Amino acid sequence: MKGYKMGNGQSRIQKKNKDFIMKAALDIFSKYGFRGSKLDQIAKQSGLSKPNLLYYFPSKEAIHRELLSGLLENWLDPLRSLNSEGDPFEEVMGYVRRKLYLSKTLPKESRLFANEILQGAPIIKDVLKGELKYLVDEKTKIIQKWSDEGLILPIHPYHLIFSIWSLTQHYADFDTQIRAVLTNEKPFENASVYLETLFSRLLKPS
Amino acid sequence: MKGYKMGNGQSRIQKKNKDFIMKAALDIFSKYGFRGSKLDQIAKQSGLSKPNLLYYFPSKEAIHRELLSGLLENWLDPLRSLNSEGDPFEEVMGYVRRKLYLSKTLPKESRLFANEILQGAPIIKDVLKGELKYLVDEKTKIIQKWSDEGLILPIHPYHLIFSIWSLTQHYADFDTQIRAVLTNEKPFENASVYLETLFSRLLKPS
DNA sequence: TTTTTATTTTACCAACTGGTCAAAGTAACG
DNA sequence: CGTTACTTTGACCAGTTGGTAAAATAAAAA
Repeated sequence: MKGYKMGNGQSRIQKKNKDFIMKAALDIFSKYGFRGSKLDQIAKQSGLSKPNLLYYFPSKEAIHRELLSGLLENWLDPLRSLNSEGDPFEEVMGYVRRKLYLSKTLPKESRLFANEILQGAPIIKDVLKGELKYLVDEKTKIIQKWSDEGLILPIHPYHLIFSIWSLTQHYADFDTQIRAVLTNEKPFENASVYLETLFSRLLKPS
Repeated sequence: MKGYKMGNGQSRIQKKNKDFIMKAALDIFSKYGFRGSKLDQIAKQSGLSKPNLLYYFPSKEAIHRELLSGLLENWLDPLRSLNSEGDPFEEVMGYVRRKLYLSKTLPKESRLFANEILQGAPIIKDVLKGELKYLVDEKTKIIQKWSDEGLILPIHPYHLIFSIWSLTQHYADFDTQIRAVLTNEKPFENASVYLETLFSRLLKPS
């Protein structure tokens, strides 16, 4: 007999409600940051009562932590798959595309991350100094090699990474500003074309 | 007799304390956003008592508003001085330099702005859709003309502006992340060189 | 010096906040 | 059906929050 629990030990209703909560929490936290977000608001938006929220999660902080840690895997992955064996420009451009895709499909997650960084990364500082730094150190070496071998134009590899982060995330994080200026256009469509051009001119040997 | 009032109708002590408050408020608001910032915290950091704060400003919101409106002039100015009569590349690059200089010298202001945008720009949305949009519309026309005439490489002028915003502000807004990765380097020094290269390759006809 | 004006503090509020608890309600199983 | 395990609610609480009022203090003017 399976009982009413699912494989991971959660009932159907538990999974559904936890999902509601996480979705509402993402909405709120990504806008107002941790301290600016109120449990009442998250409760209301998720359609549950506040004590009911706290039946599923032990605290406000726990919800926030779970959101952030769920994010981090998604966030590091696109860089991980930059492959030293592939075509240099295509590898970098692939990273750009994956990153832009994330900003397009998960803009709230991007803003949640931005909020965390703006506050000085109190929760994920370890990951930044550890996993992220390690990953960036590794991948910049590859880029440096490509650059040295003339497979791409000479470039500061760390700042290349930063510019990829900045250019892609900007479309999610500053969405409000972009839409205030661009009233007709679809930002992400043209961003895709624009970034293709930008990185092509920046990296492709002529 | 001058009396103890200064030219602008504020006493010396009033000016000094308002300055303390604004400085402390900038510290706090730029980190935690409006809702995440507490008056007690601002009071403590400025060395005044909370009721004393509210003697100088009518409310928390008033402090925040004054900070933001003080910012906006600074923020729009660098784009204003992009001159259609000058050398195209140098004009754009001048804008990049001024913007990067702002991020370097006023990183907290940059983060305050970022926080406001992340929250959907509740306070400055009008300015974004009005003054900013007007200014961008105007300047992109100039860039488009340069592009059409072959004075710079063909480019999407709006996204060029966005990329300038994103690349320069990133060094202020994501400072924490950058310093977690770059432990030895001075980010802004190299950013300056890097952006020179980037925009040179992006815009200069070969 | 006295009077007037400006500044600061103390004590206080009502509303809100994150969180608890026990009781009531609802599913699922035997 | 009854029993058991899970879920939801309402009442509540202690600490915090933005803000007020009046008294006390300090500075300037007369």
